[in-house]
Amino acid sequence: MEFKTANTDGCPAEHLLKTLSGKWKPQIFRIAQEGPIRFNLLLRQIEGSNKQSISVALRELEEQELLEKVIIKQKPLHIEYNLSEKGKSLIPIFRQLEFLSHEQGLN
Amino acid sequence: MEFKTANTDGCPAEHLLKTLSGKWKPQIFRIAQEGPIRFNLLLRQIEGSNKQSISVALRELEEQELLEKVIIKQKPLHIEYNLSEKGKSLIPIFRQLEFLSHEQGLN
DNA sequence: TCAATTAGTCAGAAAAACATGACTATTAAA
DNA sequence: TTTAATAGTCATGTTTTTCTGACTAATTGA
Repeated sequence: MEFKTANTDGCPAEHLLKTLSGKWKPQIFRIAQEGPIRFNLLLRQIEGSNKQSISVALRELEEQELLEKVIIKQKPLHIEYNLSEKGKSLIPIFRQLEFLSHEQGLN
Repeated sequence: MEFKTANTDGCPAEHLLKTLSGKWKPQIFRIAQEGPIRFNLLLRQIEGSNKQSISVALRELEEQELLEKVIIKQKPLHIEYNLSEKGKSLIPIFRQLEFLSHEQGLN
């Protein structure tokens, strides 16, 4: 392992792009816009995914402070992840990406 | 090799994000906003890059129709790549990514 | 008590991405 | 004529990412 942080000098957009485009992150982000998300639910909702990747994605999104982990200490004690304020601030750009993707047929 | 095209169904933003975040693509895109770009110039301009990766990035950006390859058949015959209309349509979102990256300290 | 669910971790394998060095073909300058 | 530049390709190897299956530990329902 060399450096965890690549040189994104001279290109401020690069880091943010990487942040958002990690494996399953766009899907998770999209689902999180609709409400709190949970590990096992994502695993079922996102077909083709696997626990390891979901786990990594959630951890990284949390580290990046786009998601907040909440331990619900009620009856059947479980864990939720919610979009943070920082996370919410990305909704418009995410919407725009979806819009462009449609409009321009960038697929 | 299985499938070149991953399933980005159910997440329109995903494809666009991948498109923009491939190796060296943000840098290339940024430089291309300033004018025509060329293979060997990129190679020197982007430190840490290598011919193979630049080659792949240019080819893919061309396939995605964000760049247009132009063969300049003049005196010292060479090749240029220009942002296409589709490519130009992404400038605003790219700017916004740069802006957010600064504003929100998303690094 | 036994099985299931939740939310993961860990080691190892497989696949994909990336880098390196050698090579090509054309043109131009020294 | 030899050297350098342009714009790459190709084979190979290394590194990184992703997937798989086994496992854990707490709680719950039958």
